[in-house]
Parts: sequence; structure tokens; C-alpha cells
Amino acid sequence: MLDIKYLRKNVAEATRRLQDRGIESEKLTTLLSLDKARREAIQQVESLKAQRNEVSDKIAYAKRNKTDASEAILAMQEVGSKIKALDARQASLDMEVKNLAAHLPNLAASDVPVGPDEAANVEQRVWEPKTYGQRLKAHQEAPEWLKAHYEVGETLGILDFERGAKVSGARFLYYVGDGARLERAVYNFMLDEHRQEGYTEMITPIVVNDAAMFGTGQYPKFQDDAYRVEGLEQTYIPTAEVPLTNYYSGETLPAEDLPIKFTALSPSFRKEAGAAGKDTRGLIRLHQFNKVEMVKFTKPEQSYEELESMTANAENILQKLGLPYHVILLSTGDMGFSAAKTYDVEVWMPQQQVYREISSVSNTEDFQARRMHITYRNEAGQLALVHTLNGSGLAVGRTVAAILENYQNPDGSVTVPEVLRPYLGGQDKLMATPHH
RNA sequence: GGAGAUAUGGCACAAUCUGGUACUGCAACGGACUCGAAAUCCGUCGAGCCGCUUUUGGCGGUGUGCGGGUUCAAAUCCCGCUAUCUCCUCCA
Repeated sequence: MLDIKYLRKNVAEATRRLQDRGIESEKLTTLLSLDKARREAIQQVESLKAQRNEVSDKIAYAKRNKTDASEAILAMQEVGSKIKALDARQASLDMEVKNLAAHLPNLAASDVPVGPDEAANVEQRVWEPKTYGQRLKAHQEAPEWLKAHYEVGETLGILDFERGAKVSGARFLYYVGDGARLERAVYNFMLDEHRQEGYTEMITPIVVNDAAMFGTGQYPKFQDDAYRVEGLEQTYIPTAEVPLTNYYSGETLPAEDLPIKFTALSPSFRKEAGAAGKDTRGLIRLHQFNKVEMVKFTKPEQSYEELESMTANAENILQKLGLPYHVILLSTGDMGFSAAKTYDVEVWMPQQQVYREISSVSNTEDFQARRMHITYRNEAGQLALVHTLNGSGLAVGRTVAAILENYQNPDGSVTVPEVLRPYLGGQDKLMATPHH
């Protein structure tokens, strides 16, 4: 949620910055005129309420002294009905204002490239391992024998998309045998790394209420992509960002505790409405996938520093896994609803010869904190909104996909990245093995 | 799932039956005493949110778990909901 006072006072600037996020100027004009009407209604009704309070005191006083107050009561009956009507009018204006405001995306930070879509994104840096050994190099032309990750997984018998579709539907799968073990190794490795970086490990509810979905900005605008629990006002989380960030909703945090850092593994549920036909194969786009998430609560002045370090925490995972990647800064048109600034980390997928998003790290500044009222007391002793950040660290399924492609051998086996071997009982290779 | 109880400032509680300025204590803050502190004494203290404003402040509104209703007036009466506790039931 944007600061309505900022919008009132800086109309021209706000209009321009909203336009950068793809919002037409009429939206703001409408919002501000409703806000003005709302404040006028408040003034009217409040002066009547002040009058009522005053007279009510006099009536109470008269009653205590057993004096007649019927005249004042009669007069107040009329005031009361006026207040009721004005209250109703104000409530409906309140709702309109809130509704409009709740649909406005966050404003982009000043150093975010302006542009309508991903074409305006700016590459920040490219990373690749110093030595590849026998492995394919990044950007090396794909050899004949190289298979897509889902073919590798099916050939080795460790990913079963067919039975996933049979039992659940399209875009669900079973991990089988070494596939399940590899997935578990990957997320255990990630959680261990983040714990060492000072993140507190959490296991969260994976069903949350509507207030939580509103708090992080998924609702009201993006309800169509969420798995709602039938008949209840609850939703299967699309990311652990929702329960992790809402952990402190409505609370005031001790300043000396900031920054607070959480990490959690959770399944993530997405309907992927409107994504039909896009990246349909394999582990890339599923209705349910595992993700290790990072969330931070910071003081405003430290949030951009913390954005950089959180991005580094995501990159660290890929570096230790030896997976080539690059980092891009998203443009105003490509960022998510709640973000003020976002880095995407994209891993190299050799079979398709593209970088594929594996992490998205965002600073939402006070956008989410305002929606869910998370504050701290600043040096001046005043309550102020914290800044919240979130980032994937990383998408687990996509990491498995990247390993299956990047560590694939000509004989169809897959070498296990060294850092994962302790998590797999020392196993250094995945080969086709019967599992039943 | 069933029955009962509870929800009031940072904390502990009173007022609820019988509607009329939300009690008291602790904590906190300011001051006195003191070289300083503790103790003591005096004073202040409803957080947050909203509006107005001449903006280190002032005034008003809201605010007794949440949402409605009745009333001149609701912590108090009525309806709905949520959470917690106890017992039963169920369960890993």
C-alpha cells in the first residue's frame, strides 16, 4: 500500500512514478478526489459527534441530578440519525478509497530502469565456475547427446510426470528414488547455508487467511492465481514469503533486533492461470513446487544494503553448486506488484541455451509493512514502518533441473555436485536404477 | 466435532447483573531529595489509527478481541464471528 499522504502532496511525481509502473493517471486522479470527499465527510460527521458527546454528558449530568432532559434527548435523536447517514456515506467512501489504493502497485526505486517489460531489464553481472572439469561450459553449444532435464529425469526413473498427471493433474509430478533424495539434498543444503548466514529457520503454516494474503500484496489483485481452500477464507500459499512476512503483522519490533532474517522451505502452490503452453515441460512451471525462501525485516536506512546481501545469499547457493548464472535488475514494467526493486537470478540451462529464473529478490520498502502494520521505534522514539525484503534462496525444483542438465554426462548419468554429496551419503553419481 | 468459560492500556485487574466521565496497582516518563543511586514524596500516563491545525505543539473523532444492532448515550443490552482455556470426543 502506498502512503496516501505522499500521494496527496506529490501528485505530479506520483503520477509519473505510477505511469512507470503501467498505471494510467486517471487512477490516481480518481483516488485523490475520493480521498478528498472522504475527508470532507469525516469533518462533517465528526463535528456532529463532538456535539453529541457534549450533549450526552449534559444528559447524564441531568439524569444524575434527577432533572428533566427530554428536550435534549429529543434534539439528539435528530442528530443521531444524521450521524448514522453520514457515517454510512463515509464508510462507503472509505471502502472505495481503500479498494483503489489496494490495487496500486509499489513505486519503483529511483535506480530501477524504466521500461514497459523485460526488454528494459539490465544485466548486472555474469558468474561461472572457474573450472568445469568434464562438464559443459556456459554458452557452449549443446552437443547431440544433451537431453533436457525432464528427459534425463524420466530416463533415470527419478522424475515421474505421467503418474503425477494421472493422480493430480497436469503440472504435478512425483520425484522417485534418487530424484526425491536429490531434491531433499538440495533444500537441506540451502537451509544449512542460510542458517549459517544468520537466517532463523522456520516451518510455517502452508494455508493462510485472507488478511495474510492481503498483507504481502497477493490479494486483492491476484486472487485468480491462488489455490483457495474451498468454502473457507484460506489459501494454500504461493510462496513462504506470505507466512514468513506476516509472522510479525500488527507488531512493533524492538529496533535493536533489526534486521531480522527468516528462512523456510515450503511447498508453493500456483494455478498458473494464463500460462497455458508456456514452459509446459518438466520442473520449470508446476502447480506445486518446493522453494526455500528468505525474508528480512529491516530499518529503512539499511534495506538496500540488505537487498544486496540477500541477493548474494541466493548467488552463493549457485556458486557452491557450480551452476553458471547471471543477475539482472528488473525494469519498472517487469517487477512484481509489491516490489520497489528486484534482482532476478537466472541459471544457465544448457539444453535450451537460455538463462532461466531461479530466484527473485525484492525490497518492498514499507509497502507490505504498511499493509500489515509492522513498525519499530526509530532513534527519535517515533513509530515508523519497517522495510521488508524477500527472495528465493532458491527455487528447489528448478535447481534440480539445472543440476540434471549442467551435470549430465554423455552416458546419461548425472554427476552429483560436490557440496551435495554429504547429503546423499557420499554418492557422486545418479544412474538408472530399478526402484521397485 | 460437542459443552462450558474467558477476551478491558506495556502487565495484573475493577466496573458488566442494574447503560451515563473505564477503578486501582505495577511498570514507564517528568520533577523533588541526593555527590550519585536506591528508597521515599509530588506530578504525568489509552497504545494505535483518522481528521483539522498557526506543527518539538494544540483541538476533535475513534478506540474495552472482531463485525453488526438497539439507544440521546454501550465495556455494560441483543445478534453473528474469531481466538484462548477447561472437560468430552477424535487423532499423528
